[in-house]
Amino acid sequence: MERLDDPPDVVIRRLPLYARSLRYLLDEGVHSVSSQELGERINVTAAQIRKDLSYFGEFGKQGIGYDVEKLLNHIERILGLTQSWPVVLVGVGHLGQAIARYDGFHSQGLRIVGLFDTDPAKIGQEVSGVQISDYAEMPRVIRETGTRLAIISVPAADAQPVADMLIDAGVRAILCYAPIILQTPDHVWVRYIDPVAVLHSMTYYLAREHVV
Amino acid sequence: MERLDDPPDVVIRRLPLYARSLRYLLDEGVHSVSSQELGERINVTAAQIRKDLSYFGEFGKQGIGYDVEKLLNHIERILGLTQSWPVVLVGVGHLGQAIARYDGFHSQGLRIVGLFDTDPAKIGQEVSGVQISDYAEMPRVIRETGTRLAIISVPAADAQPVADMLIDAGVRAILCYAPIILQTPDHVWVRYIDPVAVLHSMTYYLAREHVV
DNA sequence: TAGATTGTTAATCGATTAACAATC
DNA sequence: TAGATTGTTAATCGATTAACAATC
Repeated sequence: MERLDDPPDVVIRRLPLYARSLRYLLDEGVHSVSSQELGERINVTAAQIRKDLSYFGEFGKQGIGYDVEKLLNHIERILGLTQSWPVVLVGVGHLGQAIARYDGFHSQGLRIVGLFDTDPAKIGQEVSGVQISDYAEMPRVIRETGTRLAIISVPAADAQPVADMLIDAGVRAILCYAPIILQTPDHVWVRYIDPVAVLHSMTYYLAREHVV
Repeated sequence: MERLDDPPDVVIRRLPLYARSLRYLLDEGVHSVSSQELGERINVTAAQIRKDLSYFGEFGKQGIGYDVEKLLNHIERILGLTQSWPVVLVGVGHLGQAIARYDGFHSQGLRIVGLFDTDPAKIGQEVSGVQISDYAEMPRVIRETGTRLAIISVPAADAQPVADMLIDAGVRAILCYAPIILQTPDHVWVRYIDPVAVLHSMTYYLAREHVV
């Protein structure tokens, strides 16, 4: 019995966590896992995992659970991770460099094909084997590489015009580290990484706690 | 008429975004804003903003809207941002250094009081005016400064033991950059920053799009 | 006063959980 | 076979939105 509703975005956001946990299990030499066991590792209920997976098919065996490698392969195929995705990164400050250098990026189907900055002192330098270029090169690089995924790590004031340029050049999904909400057309996916906002939401609870 | 239900966590997570938007408005010299206008800036409905704020009191005027400075002050008080929060950071690699150096941290009520690493080559060095210390110093620094907030930017394999040490020493809230779900007691707040997972959730949609 | 916008209630929408027949 | 665990449905829970009286 297949159910093929459009999976909600919350489900899509959890799939990468399932995939990662399965990768760890595979590394540990575990071959089979139940929704219960997987759930305990990532603090999600067993029912939720089964429900989430049911949007995409039937991957388990009653009485047994899931074959770790098979389920991982299924999820990676669902997420489009059987191919490697070219990514451009705009803003090569401390943070941008840390991202470009991060191994977890390269090892997980993400391939940085362009680094861009406005600082003339940075242009021409290499980070992780990729040369830093001027913004003027962005459209060409994006088109030539067919890149649809971009990371913005420029100061807040520059983020909107940078996003506009990227979208103009063909980018369809943006991960934005700048502390600002981008205005973008409907066909572009935008997600934010906002550590300060996250910390500020935790200070709410700390401020209310009994101080020890 | 006051309603004093416990505000849901989703609401608490949005408050920092409202606060930030109000700070930008204040900088722009805007004195008054409606829920409609504020909502357009951050892609949230006007009704949601009014509902969210209603958990904490009545801050607007019918027919007028909200006084930007007053509302900002209210939200900062709610979030506990009238005080500065000491934070320790564990793992001073490229990412940890970028975080420690980030101005948006210091300017927003977050004060790094300790940097920790295991690398003997790093211990003793300074980043942003704070010395890097060995893990052995963690409990002392956390206790002496009364720190309850920590950032983990160590490799995945080290994150759980680091979290255990931090919690033992009195930390109550953790922002974790390591790609692993931490197992922690109920009284500790944990949030994750996981760019690879976020990008992987976007490749899902890109893989399904008509390629241009 | 007339127009605008709040704060709040009720309606709607959507996501999570519980429960269980199917079946390995 | 007996025990375990899936996939799915229905029930529950919670969050968002619409609507409007109150009122600046």
